[in-house]
Amino acid sequence: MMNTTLKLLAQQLQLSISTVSRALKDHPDISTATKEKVHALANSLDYEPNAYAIQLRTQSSKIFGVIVPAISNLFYDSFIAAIEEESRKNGYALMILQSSNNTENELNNLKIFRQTRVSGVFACLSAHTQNLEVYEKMSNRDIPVVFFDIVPKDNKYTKVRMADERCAIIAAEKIIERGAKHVLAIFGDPALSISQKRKQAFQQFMEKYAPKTHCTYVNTHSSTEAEIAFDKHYSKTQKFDTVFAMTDEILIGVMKSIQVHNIKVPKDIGVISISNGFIPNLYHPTISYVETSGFELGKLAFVQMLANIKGGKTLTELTVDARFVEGKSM
Amino acid sequence: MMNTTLKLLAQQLQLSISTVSRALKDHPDISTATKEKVHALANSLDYEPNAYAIQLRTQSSKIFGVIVPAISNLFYDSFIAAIEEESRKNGYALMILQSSNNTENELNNLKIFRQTRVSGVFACLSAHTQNLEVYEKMSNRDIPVVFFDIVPKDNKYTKVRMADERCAIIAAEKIIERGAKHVLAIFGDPALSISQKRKQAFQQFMEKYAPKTHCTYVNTHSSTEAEIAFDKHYSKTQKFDTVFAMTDEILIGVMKSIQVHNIKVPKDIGVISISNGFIPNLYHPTISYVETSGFELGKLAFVQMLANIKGGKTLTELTVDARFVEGKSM
DNA sequence: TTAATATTTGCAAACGTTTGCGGTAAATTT
DNA sequence: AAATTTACCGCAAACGTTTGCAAATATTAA
Repeated sequence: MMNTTLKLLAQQLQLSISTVSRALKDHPDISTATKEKVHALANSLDYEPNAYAIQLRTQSSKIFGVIVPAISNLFYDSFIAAIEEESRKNGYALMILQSSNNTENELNNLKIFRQTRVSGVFACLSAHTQNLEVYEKMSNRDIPVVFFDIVPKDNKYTKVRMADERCAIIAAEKIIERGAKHVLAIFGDPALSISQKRKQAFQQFMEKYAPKTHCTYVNTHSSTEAEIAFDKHYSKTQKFDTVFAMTDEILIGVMKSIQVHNIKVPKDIGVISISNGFIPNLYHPTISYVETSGFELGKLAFVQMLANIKGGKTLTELTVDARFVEGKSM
Repeated sequence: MMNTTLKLLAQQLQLSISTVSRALKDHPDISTATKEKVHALANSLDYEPNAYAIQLRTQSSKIFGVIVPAISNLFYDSFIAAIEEESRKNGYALMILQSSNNTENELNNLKIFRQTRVSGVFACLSAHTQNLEVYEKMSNRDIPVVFFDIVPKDNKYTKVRMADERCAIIAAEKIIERGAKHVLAIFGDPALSISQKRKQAFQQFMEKYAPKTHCTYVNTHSSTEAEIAFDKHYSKTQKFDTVFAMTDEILIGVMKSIQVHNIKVPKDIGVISISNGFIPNLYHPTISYVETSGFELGKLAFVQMLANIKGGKTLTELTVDARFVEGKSM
């Protein structure tokens, strides 16, 4: 089937292409009579403007690029859901690529985004990306970049992230409230700044406000590692009465071990984690957690992006606040 | 910063645009000397071909569209991961839109895909989409559509899906092997064909090969409903010894109740489900399940798409087979 | 009636590529 | 030395839009 174009419409109506084009977008120059004729034919011929031609002509694409480490992730899921929703409302589409935490993929994805001339990029850095040159290249092309979650340290970038320190501190507060004597606190990959931040904030807070509480700190890279770590410390003579899991992944490992040992929560051991809520609610009793909402982060990122597009630069680091969600585990 | 284009390169090198274009893609007509010169300048000026111009000219976009009910879904996650991986390998990018199980959104998304002139669409129907006209429109535009998971009944479409009946039958087999006397089988939304298929296959198989086994069938719409249903039947005098959960969502509800009642698995009750494996492995003991791999489905869908693009039509319904993954719950 | 203004439409260039075809100069063959 | 082939390269059209400007027509004012 032949593609309907402005040209075709123009021919059939004995009008010029420009008139048809203007009629279709309600340009005041065009008379109501012709407008109606044009619209009628366009509808009956199922005219759909060619996005590429428009973009070529107008040099703007109405597409946002998104880079996430992995789509299959509870947190990024909801982040994506949020910007997808907003994008639709604003007439943008989303192009989502995953880096799989691999710097090379990340570079490749950015290349695609440059070639596609996306209107903007939402980027979450791969775990070990150091070289930010590529992102400079985006800016040189006037493609705004909003970093989220895993963000660069440099302040010249626009970034939104969770209030990592606050999360950790809220958790610490709750642990102190509970009157914990001995805490096992499990954090993620020590190379990641998110782990560092959370651990540092947690540790400082505990030392300052509950110096007598004994804390054991552990770093793990996977839920299996977390399970093993929990198990190892659990078998020791000196038992802990509270466990803190920095992420869902860690919580999963911890809960595995808790189920294996048939530990009573919260009687024997209290549990608290940082999460978006899905995993903590899988268990009985439900796990108390400090909420980090990917959804809200997405909303925030989007307004930043829009601001960036409209009003030039907005070089700020915004954080979305955390709140405690009470389960039955503490 | 000025955008580097073929024109710019041509001017600087005192060559024609066509020569530059050809040099960049190793056309045999161009001498090695000029090729080198062109490549050198292109590199130093960071030339990136304008995708829109190319697409306008060549009428092909190297972008696939994907419609899923929700990105935040363990199953679709892995499906997307698979086609994303394949797409990258084949030089395609992905545009992912979610319908949120809403027919209107679905229509809108398809419109975007048409306007973007995607090379093809992977579509999972919304739960209650009946009218397939829009998809006809895609075909009219020579945009191949590969349906996955929730697919139309009509045989004129290309579709890939899980072997739903097989899944249910494998589960039934295992239940019979276990020597179950009384089974509680929980299925999803009865309006969905996937629920119907699985239930029908399961029921038929049980009636034929284990007529003495008493089965109770329930349909639920959410994990909370599943939890309540499990709870209700558990409190009855006539206890069941095995429970079958058709989806992860249902399994979550079941496990909630099992934890609440502190039921011993598999001693008191055996558990089996259909899943991609993430949720079943959260628990101890791990849950046995019939694996439905979104990842494999994605791979399959992609080869179908490629076949569709290259060799015209392939109007078949392919299914990816299921296999039993043994946990400790049966 | 003529000039001036308002209304409606069309022309043509531009966006950055790709590609069929034709042209020139050098290399090869007769 | 003339004729033919080969190796390179450029011209120009096309893809489907948008948009500044000019042109044509209709309307109003003088």
